[in-house]
Amino acid sequence: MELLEDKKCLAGSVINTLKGKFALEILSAILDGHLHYGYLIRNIDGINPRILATRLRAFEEEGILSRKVLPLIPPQVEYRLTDKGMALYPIIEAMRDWHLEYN
Amino acid sequence: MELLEDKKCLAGSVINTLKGKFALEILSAILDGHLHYGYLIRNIDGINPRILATRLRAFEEEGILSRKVLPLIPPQVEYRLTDKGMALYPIIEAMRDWHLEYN
DNA sequence: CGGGATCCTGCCTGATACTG
DNA sequence: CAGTATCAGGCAGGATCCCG
Repeated sequence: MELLEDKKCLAGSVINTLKGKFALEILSAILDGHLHYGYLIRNIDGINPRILATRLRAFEEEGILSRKVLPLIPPQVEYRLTDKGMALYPIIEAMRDWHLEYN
Repeated sequence: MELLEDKKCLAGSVINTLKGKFALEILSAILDGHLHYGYLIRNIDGINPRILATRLRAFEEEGILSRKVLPLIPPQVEYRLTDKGMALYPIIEAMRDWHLEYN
């Protein structure tokens, strides 16, 4: 059962990262070059500030993305994917392909 | 935002399949050739009958695995992955690789 | 503008007992 | 053996409101 334990825990960390509500929407938007909180809160349908903040903070703590406050008036915050975050892209693509082939 | 909508919903179906508690453990065990309910309930640490049944039923409804009752005494039930279920394997591997590289 | 603090709700889950 | 039924608990998420 070693292989089982192995695969489960390790793959589970990706699932934990992506299973939260709007997690994929947020990451996809940022992947598409929409880096600002304002864009995300206005364009992700049904999201609310608490959830957006929760996801962004979790992503930041996991090293998936970085947060940068721009010294502008009005204030603006920019989120960029790290290499670790970028590396999620092929996984998301693979999941999308699986859905397209089998659903 | 079309690409965003696209990626989100479609990849989301995989996340929904895998995010349930013990989902990865169950699929990994079956991938490793452990097809029987009895094995799963005895070897997956911390699982209980209700959760195992819930996951197995969900997987079956999604076409991830098939259920076969063996006419034995004592009764025995065998779960096998369908092609659709097998196709999850590379995705789980990719998630595992991501974890190994970045965590 | 970009959040944090609160309160409330529902679903997921845990634990057991029971059955064909 | 392979589940189902039932009940209780906890945590994720929805809805506001407020603040630097």
